[in-house]
Amino acid sequence: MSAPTVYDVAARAQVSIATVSRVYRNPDTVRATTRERVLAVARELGYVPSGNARGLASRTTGVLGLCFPDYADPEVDNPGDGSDDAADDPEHMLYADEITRGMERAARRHGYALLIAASLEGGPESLVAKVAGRVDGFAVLARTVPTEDLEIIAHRLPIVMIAGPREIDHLDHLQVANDEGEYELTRHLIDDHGLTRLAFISGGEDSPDAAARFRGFQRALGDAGLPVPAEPATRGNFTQADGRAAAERLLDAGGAVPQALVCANDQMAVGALQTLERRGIRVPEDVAVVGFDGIPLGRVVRPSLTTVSQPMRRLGETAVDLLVERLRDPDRQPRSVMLPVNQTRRTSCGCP
Amino acid sequence: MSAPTVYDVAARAQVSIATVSRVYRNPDTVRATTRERVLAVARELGYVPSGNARGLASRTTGVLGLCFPDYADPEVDNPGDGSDDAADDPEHMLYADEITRGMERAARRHGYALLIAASLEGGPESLVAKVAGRVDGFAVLARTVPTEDLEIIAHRLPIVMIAGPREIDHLDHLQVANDEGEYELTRHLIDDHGLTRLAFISGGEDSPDAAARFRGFQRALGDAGLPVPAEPATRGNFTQADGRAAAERLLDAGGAVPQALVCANDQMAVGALQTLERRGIRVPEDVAVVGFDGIPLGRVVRPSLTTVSQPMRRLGETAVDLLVERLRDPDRQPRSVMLPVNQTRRTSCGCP
DNA sequence: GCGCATAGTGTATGCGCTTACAGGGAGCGC
DNA sequence: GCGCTCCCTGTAAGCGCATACACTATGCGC
Repeated sequence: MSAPTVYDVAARAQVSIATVSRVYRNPDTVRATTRERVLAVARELGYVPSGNARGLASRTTGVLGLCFPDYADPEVDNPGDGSDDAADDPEHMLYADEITRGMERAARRHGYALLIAASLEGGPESLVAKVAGRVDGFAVLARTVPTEDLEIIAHRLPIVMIAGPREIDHLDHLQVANDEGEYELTRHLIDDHGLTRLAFISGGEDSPDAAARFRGFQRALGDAGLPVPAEPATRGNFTQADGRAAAERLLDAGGAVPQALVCANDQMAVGALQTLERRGIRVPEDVAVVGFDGIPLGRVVRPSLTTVSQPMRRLGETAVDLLVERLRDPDRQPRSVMLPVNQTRRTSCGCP
Repeated sequence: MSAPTVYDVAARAQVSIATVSRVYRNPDTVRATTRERVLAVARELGYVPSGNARGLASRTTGVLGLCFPDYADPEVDNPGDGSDDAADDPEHMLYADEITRGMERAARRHGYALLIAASLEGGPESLVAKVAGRVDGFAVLARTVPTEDLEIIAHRLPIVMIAGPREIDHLDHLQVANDEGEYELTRHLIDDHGLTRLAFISGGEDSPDAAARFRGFQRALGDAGLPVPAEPATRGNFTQADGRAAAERLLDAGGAVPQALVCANDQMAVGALQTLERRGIRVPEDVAVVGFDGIPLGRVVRPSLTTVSQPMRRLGETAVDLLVERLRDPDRQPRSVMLPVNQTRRTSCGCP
């Protein structure tokens, strides 16, 4: 029951394989009656062109790849508890989903399909290589592929890095205005709400995004004439649980409780809200809390979360655009695009 | 700058192309020193094996495909408003995401990558064909591919249908216990909370899932000796907005207000909660509200939503398992798997 | 009637890899 | 020393399609 090929169809339809191929590639160059005959046979036989053969012959796959981090399989899904833990998943899950969706959509618009691959280890037979060999272009979420491998792959196909540092400067690069966004948000707290004791809850040390956001935070304090901390008040790893813990630490640290908790992402901000509620501290009356990302969750929590919204889906779309551009013009100068972010003012900062 | 091939590597490393190939496919069959030499050259040249050529020669791609509906591009993303509308997206977005994630993970475990393609039209050069030609197996979310095309593709590779009706009975089929789940939930409202006037807010007419859930609802009423409605009280299209509107209609319909709104999915249930809150109707004191799906959102809304949790991620994982099974044993009998669902009792039904 | 363009089709080659199969050399028992 | 493995490597034949090129049949102007 091996799948039928052009040869089978050609024989059955009494034409050459070239004609069969043309029916699919350039229907106009085949006489209408012939075309119909071929298509009829193809249907009858259940013929589906082999993407591999096509790709090999035409040197293009029509597929774009996306590589994002694997949020370390916490545990095998617990069917008992349903998806009740989903809200506790790291930011990246939601984040990566949005990007995937944006890419998928944009790719389709351009006639491409999307091949996704979470986290891949190195080695000759790694998924990277497997995936890289089957796509026309590749989008990589910061830090998911070793720089060394990237260098190799970049020889072969266009790559665009999303977020993270620009590790390799001859690649296209895409990021959001982390610094700017956090700056604006912080100024809002200072200028519009008159707050002066702000604490920054950062992400992991190796997160360039968190670092950029902290810089924006610092800059805002500096520009407002407030003392500028050299380090974040504390750190977490982007999860709600980390946010809860971070808030605990800050409250227990002694000294004056901050007037505002500026969190490196929304998940941690939501965690902080939980801690504050548990301790009977009112938000925003006693302490303001703000996040970063603009995940849907921030909209439904109480108080609703003031944050900086990232255009996550556009990130994916722009990545595709960059890839397509480069596929059309391989010698184009590498581009570095920064997408603007958006202030989303809800109630957790003190706005009505 | 055309990409290097086995030939380039072979020449440079003074071996035959067969040896280069073996270094990647069966490293053990190549002498260690030779292997290192080849790998060094490969690195130096930036060699990445062509997936197409590989696939063509070995007749397998190492890729599984997933096809889900395209939630009709509502509007181009409004960068101004950030992702604040995300919560209003149709259920399917979240749903498909979870399945994607489950499949991605399971696929990776089995050594496959995932090719995703939303909604595809027919025609010889459609995305279906493009995608179908490059995967080893294919999971299809109900109703996304015309049955006719499915028949053709099924000739060539394993297909598993997820949710929806079993259109083609020689395909593997996967669904959740919609009927059962809704039955249990409804009995809970009746037996444990003593409610007797229940209204069902259904999904689109063409949704087999919504239909199955309604059947469960009917059956529960019947078994409890209550009058059984022939039709749902009203319908929506699975979005929050639809849920709000549906609740409005029910409240404005005159006659006795129902004691419980049983919604075909969580998004609509959340919408209903919003309407009730706006009108000052207390949940669950005045009216109970329950959903179906178990999306994270239901956990954070107030009151938190009682629902039936689907094992969405497991759906994806099981789909992969079925595909892998069938790839191993093409002649296996078609299987139809029904995954159990889970009652998630929170506060919107009246539980403490 | 001839040359010539045009439309439609066939022939033949190559895309880059996998994988039987066929060697050649080394080690081993006898 | 011979034959026999075993290990390693090379040779060569595809895998299924796209496509340049060659070819035939037609229609046209002259």
